[in-house]
Amino acid sequence: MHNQEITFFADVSAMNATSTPPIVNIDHLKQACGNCSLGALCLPMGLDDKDVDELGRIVKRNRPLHRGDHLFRMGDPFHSIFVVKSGSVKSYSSAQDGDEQVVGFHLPGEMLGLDAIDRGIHTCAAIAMETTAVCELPFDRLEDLASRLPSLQHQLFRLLSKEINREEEMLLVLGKKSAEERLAAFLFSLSARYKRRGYSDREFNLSMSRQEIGNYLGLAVETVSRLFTRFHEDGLLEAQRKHVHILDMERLESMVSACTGAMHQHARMG
Amino acid sequence: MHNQEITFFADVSAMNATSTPPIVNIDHLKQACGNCSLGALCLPMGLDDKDVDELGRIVKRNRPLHRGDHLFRMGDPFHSIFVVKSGSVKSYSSAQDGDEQVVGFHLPGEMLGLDAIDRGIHTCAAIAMETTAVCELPFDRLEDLASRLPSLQHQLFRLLSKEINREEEMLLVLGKKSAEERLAAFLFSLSARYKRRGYSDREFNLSMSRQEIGNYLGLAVETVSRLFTRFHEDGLLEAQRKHVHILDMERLESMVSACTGAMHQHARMG
DNA sequence: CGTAGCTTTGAAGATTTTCAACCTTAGTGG
DNA sequence: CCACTAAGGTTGAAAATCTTCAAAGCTACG
Repeated sequence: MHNQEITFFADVSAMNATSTPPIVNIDHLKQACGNCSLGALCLPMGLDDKDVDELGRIVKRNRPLHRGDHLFRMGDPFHSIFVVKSGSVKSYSSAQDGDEQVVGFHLPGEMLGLDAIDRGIHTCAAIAMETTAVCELPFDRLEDLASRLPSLQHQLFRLLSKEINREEEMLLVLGKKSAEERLAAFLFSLSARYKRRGYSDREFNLSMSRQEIGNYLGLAVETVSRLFTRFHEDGLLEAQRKHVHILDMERLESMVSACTGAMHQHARMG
Repeated sequence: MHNQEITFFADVSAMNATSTPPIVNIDHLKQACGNCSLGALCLPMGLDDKDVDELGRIVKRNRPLHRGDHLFRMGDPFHSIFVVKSGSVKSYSSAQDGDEQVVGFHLPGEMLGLDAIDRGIHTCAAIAMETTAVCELPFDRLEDLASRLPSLQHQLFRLLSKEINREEEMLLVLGKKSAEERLAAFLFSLSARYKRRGYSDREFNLSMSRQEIGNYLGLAVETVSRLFTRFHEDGLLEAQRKHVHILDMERLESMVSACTGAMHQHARMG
């Protein structure tokens, strides 16, 4: 818990290095947002207490999801965007011929649902990969608030733009990188995201299967499995199923050099 | 010219099938936006004349670009988003190791620069592929206006979201589709975009080289070339360098079935 | 403790890339 | 006007990468 609150600050200051310093203090934030990661929306824009309260009030807290529960499905009407509080969520889209593409994995603090704004329906499905808590931000209320708070509006534009960036980097990975580079980039990304959350960047548990990793990276399961084996043999990491221990972070990073920040993070609210 | 004005309506009505009908008439639009494709921003939201004027006033008209001119480069400070009026623009990002990835081709009416909002610097470069006219929308002024016009704000959120969708569909193409399906999807997309613009959907000139197509689709030039030859042999199309004549649209579409709307369009303003 | 699902491994096969050569076109300058 | 050149495009053959198929191992969960 505490860890999380601290992370808000870290995220926000990183995100906001060049803008105005936060005015709202951490107590207001906790009060307004609860455990939900709204740091990036609240802090960097000099909202007064009333505004923070208002933002806090529109947040819905939902009952936790279990593994396999859908947060939404393709074609569902769009009402809200979501922020992962704990656990993890996979979003995926499917084509007419049945092909499915994992579009992203969402760790705590990361946001999803932005792609549904355009058509007012969800174009991806989102499913909990483990027991997961999310908070829900009704988008119409967020828009109302944003039109009264220019800096909130700006933050929302930035979030959407950040998501575009993330996907452009992913296009580079899928379009130009070898299987080895893809998996390295993926692991490096996860590592960075866990670190940012205050967890170890060298040792963590994957919440997704080899199958899902392969799907995300445009590779066959077997290829992913072989790569884990090879990385292990090369002393890059130890991997026992879901558990990953990165042994040589520098070499991992050097394998990724190409993919600057690819996959490093989703649109985040904190 | 006239063609363009008419196309605004087509675009907007398509985009806005489920929302309120346009209030501003075409004369106001022409007056406010000139040749610039702002239909999607102006029309569907019931702006009054003053608002339309205001939106029109923030549009900058720049001198035309020549082939090879950069609209912006990676790392340039972000000030404006751009709409292609005529010609075509390629946007591409490069990784540390020098790999370049073409992120998109922008035809008239399509928008670019949205990915720069987040960090305030351009993360892609944009270069004219032929003689090209764009109009420029200073983003800070757009934000000002959006915070006073909730429906403009909403349109902007939709535009960003649409771009996210387009890229998610592209992820599916790069992650799951064969070379053949990729090229088919690309050509089908171009066809649809030309059609929408009032041009022939069966016969058009590519503004990009085989190299650029290959880069965009994650394929080697030679593969693209071979595919054109194969498509030709199969009676799918006739292709002489840049000139493409699609002979069997149905079969082309069936090859694409998978990639629902992939690459079909960029964020558009009209 | 048995079964289903995920993971690993090997071998064969397919697709795509790479390398090398040649062709075509558009533009340039004599 | 023609030849030359550079850039882009095409083609073939060899090589690499990745996928597919098949089978077996492991783990977790009921």
